[in-house]
Amino acid sequence: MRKFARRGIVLSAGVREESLCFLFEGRLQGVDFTIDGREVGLYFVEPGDFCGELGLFDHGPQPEYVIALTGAVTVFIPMEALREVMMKQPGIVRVLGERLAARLRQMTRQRSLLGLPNISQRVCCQLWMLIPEGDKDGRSGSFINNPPTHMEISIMLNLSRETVTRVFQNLQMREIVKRDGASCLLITDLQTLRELAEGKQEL
Amino acid sequence: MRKFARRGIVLSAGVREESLCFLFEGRLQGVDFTIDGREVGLYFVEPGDFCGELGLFDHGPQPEYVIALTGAVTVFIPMEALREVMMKQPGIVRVLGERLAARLRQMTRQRSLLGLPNISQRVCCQLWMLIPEGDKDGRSGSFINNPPTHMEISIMLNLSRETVTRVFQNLQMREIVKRDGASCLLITDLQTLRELAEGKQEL
DNA sequence: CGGCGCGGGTGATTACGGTCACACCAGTAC
DNA sequence: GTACTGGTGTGACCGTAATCACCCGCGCCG
Repeated sequence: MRKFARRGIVLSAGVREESLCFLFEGRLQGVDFTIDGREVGLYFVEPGDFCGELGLFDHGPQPEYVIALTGAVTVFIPMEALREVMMKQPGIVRVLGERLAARLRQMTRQRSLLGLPNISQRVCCQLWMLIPEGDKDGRSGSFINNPPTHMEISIMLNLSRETVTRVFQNLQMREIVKRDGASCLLITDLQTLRELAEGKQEL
Repeated sequence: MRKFARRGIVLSAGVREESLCFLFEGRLQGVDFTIDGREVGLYFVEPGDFCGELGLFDHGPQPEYVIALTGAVTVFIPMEALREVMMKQPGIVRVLGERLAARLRQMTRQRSLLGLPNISQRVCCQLWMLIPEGDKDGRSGSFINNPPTHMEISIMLNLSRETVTRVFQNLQMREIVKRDGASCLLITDLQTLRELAEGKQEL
């Protein structure tokens, strides 16, 4: 069990991590860097998920950094032990395989996002993906706890921080979202957000 | 065993493909579509690789289309049979796991590419990744057989077709690459291409 | 043969997002 | 109190890649 402060480095790229990181609380972000040093956001990790599992399968080094976006509580599980269990318990292999598959699907979706020519739509889609699954079809609003900063969103979407800020300004003016202190983002108009994400409405 | 013509649809998104596609000859491309119908290129599949293996792990539908960029020779392996073998032969699981991991690494690299602000560098990187592994450190030139069209490259890189064309014009003027008929692209100056890809030189 | 479609090549125009330069505010450290 | 930092808000400016509108050449097919 290990705790991380905001901005803490959970996994480092390039090193052969010999354990898998299971997230209990908080939010993590997988980030890579371009050749010229720009940050690139790859995925978010939510509680209940884990990361750093690639080495389990191919014994390769961790390909990207994983950083704590908020304070985070994790459990590190040594790979060696896990590999042994994998041999004996086919159920474990299945779970890990599903996990890997899920990550691939997630990255595919994220990649599609980048194809959107409309910037606001991109931001709204990303926002939509951050909303708890259970709230999405609800009538009432929802909220995102400890939301990513504009910067963190911008690197996910290949945008500049300022552009993300401007989109958020729009969303707040139209009372679709609302800040509740620094650590919570209220989604007041789920319906409209969805339509913006789907391109049925323009911002 | 199945053959596909250029532009043939190898795997369809959304359906539960009950087999895995192993590529012998040709080149395939994974493509997705944005909400507003734009094509997005996800990855290339080269001979010796396979695709459509996600369902093996999570029983979910095929997430993206796979299209033949050239005439292609493939072998389809039914998943049910494979699943049975997986149970008995742990070696198979390992190979498939490694494959999945490799795909994830590939998509991560590709995503980083999109972060590059310099357009020519992006194209050069992509070109570099298409060069046969063995040729990369060689002194002499190399070549890419049946190279992707400008269009196909552009959707991989979030660029317009015209922009890709203009970069290629530059590369040809500087005699870094050269067309050899419609079906082969000669790389005459590997060294420079590499430096362009790494950002050590400007185009 | 003509017609057609695809892949490639090219110029003019323009909208749009990046960049830079600020200012503001809430923490928090001392 | 002051100083400092990180996250956000905002305007001005500018470069660049998308878009549109063409053209060309080639292979294919009836």
